Amino acid sequence: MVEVIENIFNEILERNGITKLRLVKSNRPDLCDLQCNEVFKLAKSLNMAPMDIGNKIVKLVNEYPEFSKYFNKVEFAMPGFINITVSDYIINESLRNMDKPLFNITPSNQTYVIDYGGPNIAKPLHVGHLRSAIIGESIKRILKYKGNNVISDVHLGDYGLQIGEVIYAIKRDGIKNEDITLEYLNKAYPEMSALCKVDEDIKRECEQITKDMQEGNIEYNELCDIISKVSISDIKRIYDSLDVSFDLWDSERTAYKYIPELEDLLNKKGILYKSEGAMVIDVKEDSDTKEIPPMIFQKSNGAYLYGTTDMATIYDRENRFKPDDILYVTDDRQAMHFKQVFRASLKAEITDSKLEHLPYGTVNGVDGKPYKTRKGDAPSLSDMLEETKDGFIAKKEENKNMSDEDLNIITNAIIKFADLSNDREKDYIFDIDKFSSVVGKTGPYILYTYLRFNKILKEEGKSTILSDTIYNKTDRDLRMSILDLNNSFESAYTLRKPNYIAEYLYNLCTALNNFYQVNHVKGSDDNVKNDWLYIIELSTKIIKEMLSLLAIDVPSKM
RNA sequence: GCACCCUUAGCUCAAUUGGAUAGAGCGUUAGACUACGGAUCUAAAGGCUAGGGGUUCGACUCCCUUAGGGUGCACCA
Repeated sequence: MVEVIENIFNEILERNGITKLRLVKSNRPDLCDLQCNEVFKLAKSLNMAPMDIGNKIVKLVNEYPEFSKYFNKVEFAMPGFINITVSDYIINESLRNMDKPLFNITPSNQTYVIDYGGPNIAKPLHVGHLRSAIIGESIKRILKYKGNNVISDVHLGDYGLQIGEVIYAIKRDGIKNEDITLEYLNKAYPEMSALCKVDEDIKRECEQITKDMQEGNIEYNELCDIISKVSISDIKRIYDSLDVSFDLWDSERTAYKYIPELEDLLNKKGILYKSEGAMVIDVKEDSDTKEIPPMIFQKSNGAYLYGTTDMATIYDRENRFKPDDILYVTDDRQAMHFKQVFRASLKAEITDSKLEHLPYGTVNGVDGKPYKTRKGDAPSLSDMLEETKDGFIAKKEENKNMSDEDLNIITNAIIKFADLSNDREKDYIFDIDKFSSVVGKTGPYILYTYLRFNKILKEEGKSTILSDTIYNKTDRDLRMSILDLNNSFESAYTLRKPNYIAEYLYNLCTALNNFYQVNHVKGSDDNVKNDWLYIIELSTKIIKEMLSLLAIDVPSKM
């Protein structure tokens, strides 16, 4: 809708020799629907007073022959704004245009690889893994929704020092293969992790095991296989319950076979050199405001680090998929790591793809301090899901009778909406009370609204015709609210930030509930009822599809 | 020590990327149904946008500075 009005507005301006101006949604809905803030700039470039040029534009628009078709009111406001109220016709015409697949969102057809999840197989998933999984899943769905070819990779951490540490513990404790269980890993990894921080000798041994494993030691690789198997079945179970899925279950280990080729290539290019015993790639740039350390390709003891496997993975992805863009959804603390890997990859010319790191904030406790996993005391993801579910059941007597399927859907909605409605780059407070809340700006509010209106459609039927009439203020507000979809979706898409969709959903649901309060579909005249059923159906379709982009499903009832 | 990020209502967060009167939710207080789901809606109270300077017609937004918090700074992932 904004585009249509903007085009007509600018057509009028250009015909009169005035440069194009941008229109935006009004931040004063009490005054108008759209506003133009660029009169000041224009006035400056023409060396005129904003009032003079502004009034001139307003006059020109008002003289447009088809003015009343598109506009209701266009006026100048001091000190230099142009306020536009659009016609009912253009609102309804835009709504009719939305009634098609993708709701009129412009399709795209690029190839993306998105790397998220990234669980470490030495330890179970804890709350810290929640964000990568659900933010990544949502971004993936948003990219796909627009028509892109999207390949997702969980990219397990399965061949680094953490495995060496666990293998050390297995050997030390004399654990038999069949006794390597999830419970054992839960205990062994945190213990070893802490031990290596205080005991240099043990740490060195773990490093040696890691290196030997990487170099093909059969026993260690078999143990690694077992650890993977045990761990992955648990990881899959939790991802399944979160409705998070991947096309590829590649890992650090997968990338190992490409390291020799990569190393060869780097040597040919002459960008690999020895420094302090390690093989490194220099990634400094003149414009740096701080010292960027070189990327370590190979440790001085001969082992490889995750920078190397990440590079080898890029090398592999380029050959396999020729992606336009590779996205990484990780903790923001890894920003430096990705900067190094991206620069090194660019320097080595191993890919033509754009490389994007999409960081998210740290998971904090209620006290505002970061969750630390070193003691292994961070709550596990599955415990947290259970706790949220119990919290929801306790809200209402009737909830006890809900089907398990619906309960799981709602639990997911609670957690995902709470997380995804936050700006992903900001730190995140892990607060179980907040998660259990079902009032206000929450997943259940959206689901409730959806079900409430869906029931009207079920009882009153649907409508295929929308007239040009709007009946009252809440009705108009609702229609305007629906029309924000394109803008919100594009923000979410280009910035890779699902919170724009969450925000849109919340605003749409508020508009729907406001509408509900004063308008009664049942018992209205047929022409009015048909119009309302039309916009209600459009709204519910949008809600359902936008929720699916947040990986949230709708329950049968609640 | 150096670099980057953050600080907005009691709490959790917005503010269309420099626009008009800084908005929501929670919590608090006062209200609203003989009608489609009250897990709803209406209203009130709550702000010197951490402090101080500057740029601009116009600043939460940009620049400088002070204070407080976070993160990163080569062989962990």
